[in-house]
Amino acid sequence: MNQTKSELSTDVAVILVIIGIIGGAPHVLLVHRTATPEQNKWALPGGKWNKSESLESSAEKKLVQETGIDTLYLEQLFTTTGLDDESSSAAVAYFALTDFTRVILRAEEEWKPDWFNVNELPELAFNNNQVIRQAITRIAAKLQYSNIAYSLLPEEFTLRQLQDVYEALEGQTVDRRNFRKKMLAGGLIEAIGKTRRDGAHRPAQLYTFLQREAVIL
Amino acid sequence: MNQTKSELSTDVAVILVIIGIIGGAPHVLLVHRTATPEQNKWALPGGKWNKSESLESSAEKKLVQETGIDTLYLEQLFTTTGLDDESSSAAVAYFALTDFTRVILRAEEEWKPDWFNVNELPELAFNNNQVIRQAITRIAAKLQYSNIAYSLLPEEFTLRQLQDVYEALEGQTVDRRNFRKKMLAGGLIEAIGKTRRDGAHRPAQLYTFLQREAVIL
DNA sequence: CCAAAAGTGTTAAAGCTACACCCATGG
DNA sequence: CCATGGGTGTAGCTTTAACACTTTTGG
Repeated sequence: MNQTKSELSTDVAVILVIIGIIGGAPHVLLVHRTATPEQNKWALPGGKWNKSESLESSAEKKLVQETGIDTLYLEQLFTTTGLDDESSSAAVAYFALTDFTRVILRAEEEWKPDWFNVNELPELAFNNNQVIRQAITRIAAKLQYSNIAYSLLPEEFTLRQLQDVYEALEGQTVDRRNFRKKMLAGGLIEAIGKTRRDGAHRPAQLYTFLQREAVIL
Repeated sequence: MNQTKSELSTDVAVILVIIGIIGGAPHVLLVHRTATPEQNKWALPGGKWNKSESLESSAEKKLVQETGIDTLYLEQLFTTTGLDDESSSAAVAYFALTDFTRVILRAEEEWKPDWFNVNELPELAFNNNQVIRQAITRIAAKLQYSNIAYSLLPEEFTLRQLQDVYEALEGQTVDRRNFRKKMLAGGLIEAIGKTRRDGAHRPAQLYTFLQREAVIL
């Protein structure tokens, strides 16, 4: 079920960059390889493309397997060759954006999954470090002109949580007042009139995205 | 050598969206299919992926075959399945930007190539109409924050020619003075001090791109 | 009453849009 | 001298960036 067992080497694989924001830092879901090649390294989850279905639905199925959720934002990133140094396989990479609090990791010891901070990655199998870097770059760019952040947050969230998502992916802080103005002006989110208490300070308003499907501005 | 002959149906194909600006309108290079499926329809040029090389270099080789030029801007677009309705093949689409005056079309009658205005396309084989539309959308977006237009123009060009490229791909006209200011401020092009006479009016300055490699702003 | 994060408005700078007249050439 | 496209500058508007104080809560 996982990436590039050797009998797949002449075939097409689907690999997933599953991103979630944990503690204000973007994290990626990796699995621990128990098979050669690249045994004992961490790698992006993936699997053989099942030719009886589309690439997209192969990716979706794998995503559900790994996260337990099926209503995530999923987008094709690119297709590479030379994933496996010596072999002649092609891998179609997708990225998915998750609210990590809803993700239920598979509990198995074989191909055990775990979250890793994308800014502190070990050396991964194949070219996976590079695939992840490109995914983050694409996501950060797309945040600026779409509502895809909806997929990284729970249904109700504070403006602070939303800002944390943007800052984590852009890798830099932004002014709180300007951020708030831009988001509200953008017309993608609205206050729902509830507040959330969270410690010894003023409670925060809760917001939702008007649409929980991709909107490109 | 061309797209999706039936023996390729379980395999990976590379297809090319080769774009050139002709008479102020974006054109795409198509080939006339002489084989089933979709016999006698026009289609994007392409071929089987040769597994002994990377996808990128397969695409480059095909591009040289079709255009005679190898120093073009070439970028992966996406990978689709269901190109061929019934089959289980994947096709990796690339787009290339050409100065059509340098392109030398293959002269063969089999799979005869020709340029088509992308705004007046007939119904093409497979999902090719849609692939072309997405290529144009991507290119128009990328013109705004890169120098890829260098690949659509000869080495020396007038600002009018450059503007024609932008207008053709955006599908709308822009103010001549503002366009000039933005381009010169962008620092991607420079005047070479020569002019070109071209009819009963003042001669135009010639410009070049400072770099003839992709620069993303 | 203290600490902590939420909430809010204004000003300056930069960038974008709209717009009209003169210039060099060929016929 | 006329027609054609090349070349240039400015003013208003919109967008972005910078910046500090008050509010509500828990302890």
